[in-house]
Amino acid sequence: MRVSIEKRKAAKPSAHLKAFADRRRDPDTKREAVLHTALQIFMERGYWQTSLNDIADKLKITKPAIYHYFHNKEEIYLECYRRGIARVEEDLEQIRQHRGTGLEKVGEFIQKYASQITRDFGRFLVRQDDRDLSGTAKAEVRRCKRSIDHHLREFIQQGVDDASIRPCNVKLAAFSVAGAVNSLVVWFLPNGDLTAEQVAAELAQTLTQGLVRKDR
Amino acid sequence: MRVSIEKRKAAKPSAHLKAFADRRRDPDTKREAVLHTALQIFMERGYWQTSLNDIADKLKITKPAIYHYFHNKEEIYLECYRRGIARVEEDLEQIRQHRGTGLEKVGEFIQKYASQITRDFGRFLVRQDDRDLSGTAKAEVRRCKRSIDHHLREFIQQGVDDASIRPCNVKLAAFSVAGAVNSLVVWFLPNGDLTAEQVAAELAQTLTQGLVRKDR
Amino acid sequence: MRVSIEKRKAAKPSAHLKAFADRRRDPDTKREAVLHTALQIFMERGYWQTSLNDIADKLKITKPAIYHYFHNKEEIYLECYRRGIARVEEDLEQIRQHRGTGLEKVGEFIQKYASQITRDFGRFLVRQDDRDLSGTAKAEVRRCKRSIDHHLREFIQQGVDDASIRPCNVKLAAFSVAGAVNSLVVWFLPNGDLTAEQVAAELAQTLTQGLVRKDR
Amino acid sequence: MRVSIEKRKAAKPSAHLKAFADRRRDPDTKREAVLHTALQIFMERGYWQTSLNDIADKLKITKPAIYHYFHNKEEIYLECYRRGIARVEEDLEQIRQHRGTGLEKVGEFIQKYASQITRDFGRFLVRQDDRDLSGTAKAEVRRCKRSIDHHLREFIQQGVDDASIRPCNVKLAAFSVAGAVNSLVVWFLPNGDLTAEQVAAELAQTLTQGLVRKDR
DNA sequence: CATGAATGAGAGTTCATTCAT
DNA sequence: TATGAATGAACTCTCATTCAT
Repeated sequence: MRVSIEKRKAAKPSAHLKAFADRRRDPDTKREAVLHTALQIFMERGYWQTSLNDIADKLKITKPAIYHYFHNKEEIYLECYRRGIARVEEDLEQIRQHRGTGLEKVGEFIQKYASQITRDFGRFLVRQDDRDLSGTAKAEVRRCKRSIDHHLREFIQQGVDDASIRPCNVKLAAFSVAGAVNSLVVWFLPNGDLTAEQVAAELAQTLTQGLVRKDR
Repeated sequence: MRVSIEKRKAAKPSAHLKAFADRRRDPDTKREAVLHTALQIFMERGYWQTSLNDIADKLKITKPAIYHYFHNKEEIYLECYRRGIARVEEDLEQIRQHRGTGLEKVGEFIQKYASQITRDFGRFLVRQDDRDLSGTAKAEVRRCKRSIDHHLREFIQQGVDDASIRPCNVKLAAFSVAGAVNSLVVWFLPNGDLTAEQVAAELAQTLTQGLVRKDR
Repeated sequence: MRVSIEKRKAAKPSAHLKAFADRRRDPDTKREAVLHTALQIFMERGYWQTSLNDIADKLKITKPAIYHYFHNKEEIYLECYRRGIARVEEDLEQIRQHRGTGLEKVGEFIQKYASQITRDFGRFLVRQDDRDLSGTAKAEVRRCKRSIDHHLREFIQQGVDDASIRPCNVKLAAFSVAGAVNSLVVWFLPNGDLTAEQVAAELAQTLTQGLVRKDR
Repeated sequence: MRVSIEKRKAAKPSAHLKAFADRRRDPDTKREAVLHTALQIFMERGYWQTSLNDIADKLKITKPAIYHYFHNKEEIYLECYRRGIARVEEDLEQIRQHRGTGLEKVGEFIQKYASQITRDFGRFLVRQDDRDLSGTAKAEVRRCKRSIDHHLREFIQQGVDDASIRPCNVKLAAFSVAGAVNSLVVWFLPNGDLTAEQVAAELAQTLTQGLVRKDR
């Protein structure tokens, strides 16, 4: 049975904005508030057009207060990446441990991946440009992204091996699938008439069956 | 017989860097040099990490000299977008006027679009974030991008109508195709073992035939 | 008995230059220091020849520190105008509420106005060119200046009505009076042999009695 | 008999803008065109808000062309001052050689001075801020302005001596008169219902007779 | 005589970050 | 813990001025 993604997200978006209202409160909550607020503004305007003041203003705190929770601006950014990656990686591990054909795993990937990247940190992961990061941070993120890609290739390769998937250029197929799903981020609106899951299902159909009509 | 895309681009990349060697030289060449140099650095580092000084330094001119050819930094950026868009739009018009099934047109789209976005301004078009642009410029670019999408949908819809394409959610299919092709920008290297055309052909195959193996 | 205007201004000019000595100090004092320092340099060199660095250097702070107290350079300039205008407007209101002939009010105007425009923000008000301001700021200042003019005309008109002043072109008379007093700014030195009040008295005499000798 | 000031100025304002239309033309004419165009923009926007490009654009020439007629921007500015001063000085010399009482000379001064400063370079002379000039130029202009003031004082002193003028503080009286007339620049519109001469006459009346009504 | 190109110097402004409280 | 103040470094953009043509 399918659960609408809207149900899962407990906290209202404005909840984070009140994290600093009380004098005493769990510092983790506050850190979380900074992170989510930053995420939101990063997504709206982009990293470079977001100043720490924008974030502080939205949280109604002062700029230096942010430095209690993060060492610098980039760390906030990097953390957003990490969250996005972590969630996808969990899913990947689950899929991997499933028994089933490669094709089924690819289908699952599309489902789960689509579900992630239409939400907060997942959206971030896809939309944000990792050239914004510097040095080691950039390397880390790219390594993780590559790892995701390799997992997908693994599933496809398995499909080719178990004959559930047509023989093909695995690398290219992986990018096609990922690219097609990623495009969701650009146009999919969570409040539209279709849920992310429904869209993912359709997408899986399109990608596995292809466009061509074969019944004639 | 297919011609490698590397053959077409006449000027060596370093040619632009010498455009400012002579005091007198046709200004269009210099404008072009600024544009291509900017393009390159924008692609390497991103817009906000690129300062006008970076561009000027690479061209061995001074910063204000750039202002002879462009009104401001954003104009350079916007022009990069426009170039990318223009080339794609030309191709689209050609495809549109072809006779052939919708499926064939989609195939052509993949071919031509892939060829564009693996080169200079095409790469830019896909990789750069249009949130960087402000106001009218952003609106213009988004309008154009949407127009490209609509063309693709038109082809797909035609395919559905002429029964060359399976009935499907046209909007979603269009995004899948575009998304899959766009992913080339991230990983395709023009100097690799495959040409963009070869990759595009494979991609078209994957997308039209689907992943699933049907012969059994 | 008359009190010299020099007695009133408590703070020595150099006091402002020390406002930034302590890290903690009431921010109003610092804002005031910026304003007065700016005023002084504006008067010496003019607005456009004054850079924010000039102001910062004099205060021994850095340029961006100024932005803690003012949004931009023009705001400082505008505030100088506002101060000058405000002080004159207070005086005008007082005069207005006096009982007395129109001629007496004009005399009072000359006294008070002269006293204002020979001091800090009053000097500024007269000497500075409001074309320097842009848009709304310019409009605001001009409106206020016009208001001052209208008050003066009102006094003169009242004088004509109550027969204390010769029938005359009121508008022109108002400008003459204001113009004559304004000229103080150009030549009057507060440390000279006459106080501003003495000069104002003489000026009132000249303007009300005229130059011509009538006793013969 | 009075001559309207509008009759005297032969060339239409736009005439200067065509001085550069012909290939060959008297260089003095062109220099004059630059000067008058600069004057106009200086008066509209002020010196610092006027760039050489503004002037060049209006004349439809290029910026460096201006350097054929003037060494630098300030020279243009200075020349505007000089013109304004020169015209006033001519008038002063004429008045000086008249026979008549001091009061009559003051009246004449008001007439002639008013007429000058309501026109082109005269307006400039009064409105522009000589702090804009640097070094020697500033000194020169100030010397000339002082000279004008001294002439006026001379007339007044003569009037006091010949008993046509009430005994008074001569310096102060001179500034009053000049200040009152100068104020014309701020509000007098050449196309209004009164000519400059009519206004000057009224002004002379006001200043010589005073505001007070003495017939009772 | 006139131009297009180029420059050096400097302007105002922004912002991540740190310090002292 | 959190703040207001301050800074240094950077950026875009402007402009008077000078060359070379």
